[in-house]
Amino acid sequence: MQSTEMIERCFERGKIRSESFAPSLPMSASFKCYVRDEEIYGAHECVEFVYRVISGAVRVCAHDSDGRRLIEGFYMPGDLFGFEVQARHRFSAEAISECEIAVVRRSALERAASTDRDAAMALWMLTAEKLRQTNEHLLVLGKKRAADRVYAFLLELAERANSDVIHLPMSRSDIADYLGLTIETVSRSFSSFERAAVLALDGARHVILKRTSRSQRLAA
Amino acid sequence: MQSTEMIERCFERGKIRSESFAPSLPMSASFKCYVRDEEIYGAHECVEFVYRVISGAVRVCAHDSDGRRLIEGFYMPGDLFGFEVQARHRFSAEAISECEIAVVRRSALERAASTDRDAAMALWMLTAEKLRQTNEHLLVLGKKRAADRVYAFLLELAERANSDVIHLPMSRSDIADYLGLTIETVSRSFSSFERAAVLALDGARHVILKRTSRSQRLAA
DNA sequence: CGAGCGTTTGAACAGCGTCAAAACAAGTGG
DNA sequence: CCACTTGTTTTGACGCTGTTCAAACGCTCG
Repeated sequence: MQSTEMIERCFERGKIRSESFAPSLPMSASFKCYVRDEEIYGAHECVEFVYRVISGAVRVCAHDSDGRRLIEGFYMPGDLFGFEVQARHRFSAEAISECEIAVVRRSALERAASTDRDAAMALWMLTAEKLRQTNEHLLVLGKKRAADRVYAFLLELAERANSDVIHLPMSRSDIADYLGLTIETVSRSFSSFERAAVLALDGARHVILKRTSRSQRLAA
Repeated sequence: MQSTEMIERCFERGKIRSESFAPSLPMSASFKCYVRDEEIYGAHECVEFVYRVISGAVRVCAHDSDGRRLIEGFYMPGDLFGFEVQARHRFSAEAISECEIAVVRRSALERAASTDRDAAMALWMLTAEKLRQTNEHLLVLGKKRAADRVYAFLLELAERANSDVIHLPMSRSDIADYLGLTIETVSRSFSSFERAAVLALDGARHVILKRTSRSQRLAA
């Protein structure tokens, strides 16, 4: 069954990147700019568009019934977000920094999916890949030690950036809400990593990972 | 667009139940029985089948690199599990109690999806619904207080059972690994809920939720 | 009835959250 | 260019809460 191969290939990167799926999807997009902290869409709003980050970074987050915020994910240039099967968004999306976003009408995608089997398959795989990412996130939140979560987060970013030199577009507060911790704990983890020479900090938003045998133990 | 209505309808229940999707999926299944703690499939094995619980209960779990176990979900009668887009399982599945499972060949589903658009849509929605559930799980793990997680877990079970009288097929250890806690903390949460009259325990595995204004505060 | 596992409970400890203050960075206006 | 402002990050001290280790209890099933 050759579709399996195609699927495998799309998953190699381990990212939701438009390039992997573009061939079968109509990507005639318009472009919008957002300033820092501007809302791109809100929870419970109707799903009208699908978004792709061109420049900048985006966070997608939920607000708990007790007002706590949980960040579902960060989206960097090339990443798709805001795609839902349901009629309404379950999360909201905000610009972390000033950013440029490509916007595609959802109805265009659905129309394509209803006639083109490859397009339908692409949408399905988009959802499946998002599920895979969410499962990874789940594993991270399952870790009991704060330092383990923070380190897992840094590894994730390094893999996505394909580099051990990482720029963090998001604040400590964003990281904390992604990991289920407080800003103080995140900050202390960074500091203790620096003391242990697991990483070097160049300002708060630039990290250089130093992979050593000691780091490997943390990765566990 | 009438497909939207269909999607909405399928999501009403908020569960992955074969009944919601069966119309368009070929569900000619064979049946297998498993004893307590028997492995149904292992992580990294090829995905050959899709499973539906007939009786008993199943847990799907991952093992962290440091040996910690995280339970991804519990599956009760009517629930589907083991469905993946990828070629290999990322989790393993085990019988919590003696159970009967309906088994469908994956290839049969994929063949159906490649010719029948409704079947393809059904598979996609299956994945989307699983993603929705995983996001809920994420919100629970984001909660910082142990009692909040345990209570959220009980609410989830009550909703799935459609009753405030809940039978727990899984052990405290399973619950702990689902919530990222220890068995002692889970047990203590149960005890303190009982003291606070938030619930009544009839043995360790039977819970009667008592919804009061006090409970509402916990639900937050 | 007894054996064995699962559950509950207790006590001590460690880690994270909370509160508070200081250090730092970036932008603004004089 | 510097002083000032504002927001973010770091650090410190403390208390709570969850983990750990250990022991007692209670089901369940031979």
